[in-house]
Amino acid sequence: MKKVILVDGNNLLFRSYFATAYRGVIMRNSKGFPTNALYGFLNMMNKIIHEEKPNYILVAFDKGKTFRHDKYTDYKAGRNAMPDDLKVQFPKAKEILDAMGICHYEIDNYEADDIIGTVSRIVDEEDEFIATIISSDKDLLQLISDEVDVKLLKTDGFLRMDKQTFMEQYGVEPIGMIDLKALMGDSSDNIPGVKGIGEKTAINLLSQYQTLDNLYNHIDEIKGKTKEKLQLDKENAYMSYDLATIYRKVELDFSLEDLKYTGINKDKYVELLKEFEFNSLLKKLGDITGVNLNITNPNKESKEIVKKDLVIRDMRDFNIKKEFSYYIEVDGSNYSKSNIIGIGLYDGEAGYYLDKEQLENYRNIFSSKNNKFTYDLKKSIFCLNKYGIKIKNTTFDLMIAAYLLNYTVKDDISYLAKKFKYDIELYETTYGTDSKRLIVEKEKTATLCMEKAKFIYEIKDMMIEELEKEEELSLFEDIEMPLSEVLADMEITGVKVDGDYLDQIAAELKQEMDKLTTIIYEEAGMEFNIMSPKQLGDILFDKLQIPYPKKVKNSKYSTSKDILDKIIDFHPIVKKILDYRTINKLYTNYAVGLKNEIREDGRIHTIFTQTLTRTGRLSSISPNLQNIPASEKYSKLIRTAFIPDDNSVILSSDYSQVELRIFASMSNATNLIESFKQNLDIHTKTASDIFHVDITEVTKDMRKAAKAVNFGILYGISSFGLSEDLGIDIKTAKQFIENYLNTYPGIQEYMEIQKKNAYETGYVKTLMNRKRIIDELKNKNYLVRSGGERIALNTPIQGTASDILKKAMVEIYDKFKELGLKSKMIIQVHDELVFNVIKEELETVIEIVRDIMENTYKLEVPLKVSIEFGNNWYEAK
DNA sequence: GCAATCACG
DNA sequence: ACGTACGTGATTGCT
Repeated sequence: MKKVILVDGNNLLFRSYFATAYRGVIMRNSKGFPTNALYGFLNMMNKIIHEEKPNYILVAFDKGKTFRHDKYTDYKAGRNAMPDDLKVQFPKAKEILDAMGICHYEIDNYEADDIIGTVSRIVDEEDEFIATIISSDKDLLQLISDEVDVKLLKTDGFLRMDKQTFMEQYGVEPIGMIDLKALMGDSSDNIPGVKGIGEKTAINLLSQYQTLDNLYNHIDEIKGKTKEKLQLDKENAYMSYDLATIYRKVELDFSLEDLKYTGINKDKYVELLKEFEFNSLLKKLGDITGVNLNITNPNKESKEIVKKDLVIRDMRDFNIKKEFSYYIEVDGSNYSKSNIIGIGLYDGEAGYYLDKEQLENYRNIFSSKNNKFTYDLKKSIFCLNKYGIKIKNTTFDLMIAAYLLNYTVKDDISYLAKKFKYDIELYETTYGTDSKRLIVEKEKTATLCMEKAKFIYEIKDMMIEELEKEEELSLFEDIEMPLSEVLADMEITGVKVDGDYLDQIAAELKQEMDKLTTIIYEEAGMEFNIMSPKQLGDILFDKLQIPYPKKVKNSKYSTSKDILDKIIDFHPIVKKILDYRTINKLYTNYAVGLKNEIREDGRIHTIFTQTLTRTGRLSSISPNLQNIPASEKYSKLIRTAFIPDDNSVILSSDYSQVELRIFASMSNATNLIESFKQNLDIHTKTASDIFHVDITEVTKDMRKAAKAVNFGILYGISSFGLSEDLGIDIKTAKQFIENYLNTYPGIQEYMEIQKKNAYETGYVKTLMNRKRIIDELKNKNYLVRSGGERIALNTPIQGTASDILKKAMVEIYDKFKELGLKSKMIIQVHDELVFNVIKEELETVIEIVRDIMENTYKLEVPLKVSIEFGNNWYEAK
């Protein structure tokens, strides 16, 4: 998809001028030439380029009196003439655009609006293009379509309006903006509208009658003063309609392709900045700072600067054959939505700084054969991929190494550096937060990046040694490091999601919620915030006098699901509340939440966090694709939205009962192992064993109980927990557990040994030697300690399951690559892999995935996967 | 910024 | 007698 940005140039310059002009006092250069509008304009253009990353861009300007003046002499009357101090800045603005490689256009007798309207019409008709219009003029909102949105300039930033947000606000299609103006008029353009009708009434009328024509056709249905006003000003309304209509058929002598953004002509640009004396902008470019960061000019002398103990050399002196470390700095907390600022390099002797502007000239250093070291390889692959750069031979990722060695790992390397006495300013201190970004000089960025790279380089050997000592080197080199590349590929690929479908679902859910809200207010006898646990608790347990089923803690009522389940029969409102919560979750978190995460390529690109969980599992953020509804009732609703690419299917392959199989294997519980070998339904078999009945005699309830015990065992069961889960009394629960442990001898002993080992060493390990230190075991508090014991029992199981799937992922990825398959792994959900599979490759993929997942690691029990595929994630379940 | 709630394995 | 199952992330209300 090609994106074109359409800027209302007049609008932008006007705004910039009046924003900073105070009683005629404005910013000028030393020659007295006014520059205030240019300054704002330039900053705005840079911001647009930075935020929108357009492939194509056009800035449109007004020229001459427009055809509208002919029709209506008062058009734009009442406006003051353009101040001369603004007028003279227009030609200079166009020079700046030329230097920036941005197209601009004007044509006699038309306004910028008409040019933009025409281009956006062409975009609507073309398949390849989408557009964003930038202006503060709401008039342009009429151009919004499926392919075109508008970024409205506000005093405090941008407001993006697309078709959906427009309709939410105005209740009519964007084209209805014209009808709206016809009624309410526009004082700034001196469009009269209907006298006495403002925005509120206009929106009201149109939401009922949609168009101006239809409104006047049904004029008799309207009552009172409004009717009179409408009848009186009918002519004005229609003339206003014409005036407000943007002309979309201007004869243009260029095509969309001609609008290509060609990038900056630095020399020209710098020259203009100097003329206007925009020194802060020059400084940002890095041209007049101390360090020579500018490699575009090969005639400049290479300098070497020593800063603290960091030797800095010019990029031109970089030796491509040496090992080196690199650190990529990006401009946001979520790398997948951010841009590279610059890259610090360190080769053991000196630091080098590669600014993003120069990246293009040094692509080859990342694909060279020598070993490279970094912090967050996955991020690095993702970010450089945007420039089409492939990283090869990064053999050491400090982030992963530190994670395996039980350091707390953050995105910001400086936290780790601090632990090793490297004092590097925190990212947030330098760059601020996403909501409050600070302006940073190139030199500072350069120094910080190089210091970070130096830290990586110098800590590397120690880390490797440490990994070796912990016997985690193979886990590091053979699983986590290659996995990083696999995950990067999954994140880059993303998953296709049907946004229209999600919109439709959202609308349905919204309706459902409104209905429930009415009923709940009625039942409660008053209105309140259903989502507020505090207010809800007061309504249920005080106002409605429903008995609270548990001990009241801290004089607070809990309104969690398990509490509400217990009082569901006391009052009809309870069920409605539970329903409301479920629907609300589906609406906010899934229907709306996921829709908002769809990028311009129609896909969702999650980040799989590789260095967060204490067990070795991955996590998934922005959005979380590992908690998409899977329940019988709602999985279809949401999972249908996850769709394959062309000529493909979604395929899902999941391990059945991995954790229980791993537990059986590790604890050497012979009966359990035997059941798995016989490929029996494990919960039914367990039920038959602990209730001493034949397999054919096992009831649904018995199986359910057995299943709960099986799960409970994995988590470090307690009779209380089991009784809560099953809704039975503690005594019975206790009996179940005793039966279980008697039925499967060896398990109790195994658990005791695990705990004892954990207490002695202070840590536990998975089958692949992933280590988790458990400080809780040293805690004086009994509760914290028993929590530690449960961690000691569960982590080796959950962690081993994770190890196995990670190993399988690496092997599957390699195999696909080896065979040149186009099918892609796209999601991992702890025991499940989801693929986009090209139809022709279906059989091959099924065979590979099954073989690798089942055989990559040998346990005392066989591993089993079930594979399904279909036209969306739901069908692949 | 934290607590409560609920979605997943 | 204590208070209660492992591992996550997003949203919302409230201080």
